[in-house]
Amino acid sequence: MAVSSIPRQTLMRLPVYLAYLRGLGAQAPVHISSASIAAALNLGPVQVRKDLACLPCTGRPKTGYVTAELVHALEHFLGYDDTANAIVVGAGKLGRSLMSYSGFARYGLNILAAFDSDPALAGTQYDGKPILSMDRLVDLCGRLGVHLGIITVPAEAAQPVCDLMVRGGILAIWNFAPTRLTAPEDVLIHNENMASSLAVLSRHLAERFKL
Amino acid sequence: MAVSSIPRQTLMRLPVYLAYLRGLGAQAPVHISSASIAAALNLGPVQVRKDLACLPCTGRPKTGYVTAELVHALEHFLGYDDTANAIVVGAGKLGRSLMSYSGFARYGLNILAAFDSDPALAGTQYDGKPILSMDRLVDLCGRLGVHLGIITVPAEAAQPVCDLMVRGGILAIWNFAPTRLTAPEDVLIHNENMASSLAVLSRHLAERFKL
DNA sequence: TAGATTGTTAATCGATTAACAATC
DNA sequence: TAGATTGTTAATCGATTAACAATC
Repeated sequence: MAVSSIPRQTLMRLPVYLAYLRGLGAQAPVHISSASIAAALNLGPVQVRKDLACLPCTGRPKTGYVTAELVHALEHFLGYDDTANAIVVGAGKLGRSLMSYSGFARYGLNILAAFDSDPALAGTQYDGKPILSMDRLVDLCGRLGVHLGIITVPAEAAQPVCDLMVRGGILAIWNFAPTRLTAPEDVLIHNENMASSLAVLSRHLAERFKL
Repeated sequence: MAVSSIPRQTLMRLPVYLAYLRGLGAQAPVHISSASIAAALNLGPVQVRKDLACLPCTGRPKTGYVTAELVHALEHFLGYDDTANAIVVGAGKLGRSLMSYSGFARYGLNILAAFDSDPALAGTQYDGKPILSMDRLVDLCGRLGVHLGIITVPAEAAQPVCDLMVRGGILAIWNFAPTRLTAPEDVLIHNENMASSLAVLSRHLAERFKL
């Protein structure tokens, strides 16, 4: 259970460190200190060290971390070096934009197929990936051992889709629909709630103009 | 300053309450208790009451909250009853899917136009909205008083876009590019970091299979 | 050795939850 | 009145930050 003790906040910052280190490209120094990472990302150096402490890769006093080691450790820890297959349900605009987002490859994510309840879409392809009819979801996930599902359907349709995914053996759901979903305890639901993000932004604006 | 003392977490839950209440539709009871909202959304009743306490709308012992009042108070508080104009920079797939997401209207968000550095796109339209060349950004934002900017360009291009937005008077930035941006203190940057979300999901799967 | 930087323990901060008095 | 439900004060929990000893 040691693995699961990593705080969610830490987990969410690890890809940020990785993106920063990768972004240094050719100019990346051989060694890098927590202080310099922290400065670049607007974080505290202690926080960076504490976050990185969950990796096998350890830093050395006076020199810092070996940049390349850190990158590899982060990639491995985040599972970027072996690919997880996923399915998308809802082949609307958002669904299709996720299907064709090439950046996911760098994150170890491969979208196998999409599903849509629209009979006009079922049987077609998008960006070389099949769009299938909903009744094939459970079977396909089971057979191919897909454990990650992405929901990009309207709010009303999301819960039935979630239920179907659970039946198909999906264990983690990335939910872009603006509703809370109910699923068994062991199925992780991560809500990508645009409305919540927007609330933070528009409140900031409202405050600015109320002053 | 009382206004700004609302915790971010609370702020992010308010749209969830609203979506739930709206979703009840015709079956919505006249009165609703914190306990029933909490049960539906998998939260604690005390948390719901504390969150709702930031609204002018107050509940009554024994009966709960007047549902309609709550909905209106949330809509007003979140600014859904007057529209904020926004611009999108980066008319790629994600940018276009945001441009044409009709759901934003319900959130009081109106995307006026997109900007793209690709000369082939500049001057065209998408979903009835103009795609303009980057050199018109500062002027347009200034003239129309646009204060909200959405960034959907690749990581490398994001910081220059951010700088341009700041010059144009943008005060809140919704950043979908996988980088951290640097901007003046008074400009709020909200990162919609897909990689962070993905990390939470794939770690959950990794743990499941390590057991 | 002296100085820089790590990793860790203790203190602080903020958010959630529990307890409970107020009230309809 | 008695019972349900609110709003608030105090306790708990978890994450961030400060302090500092270890070490290269």
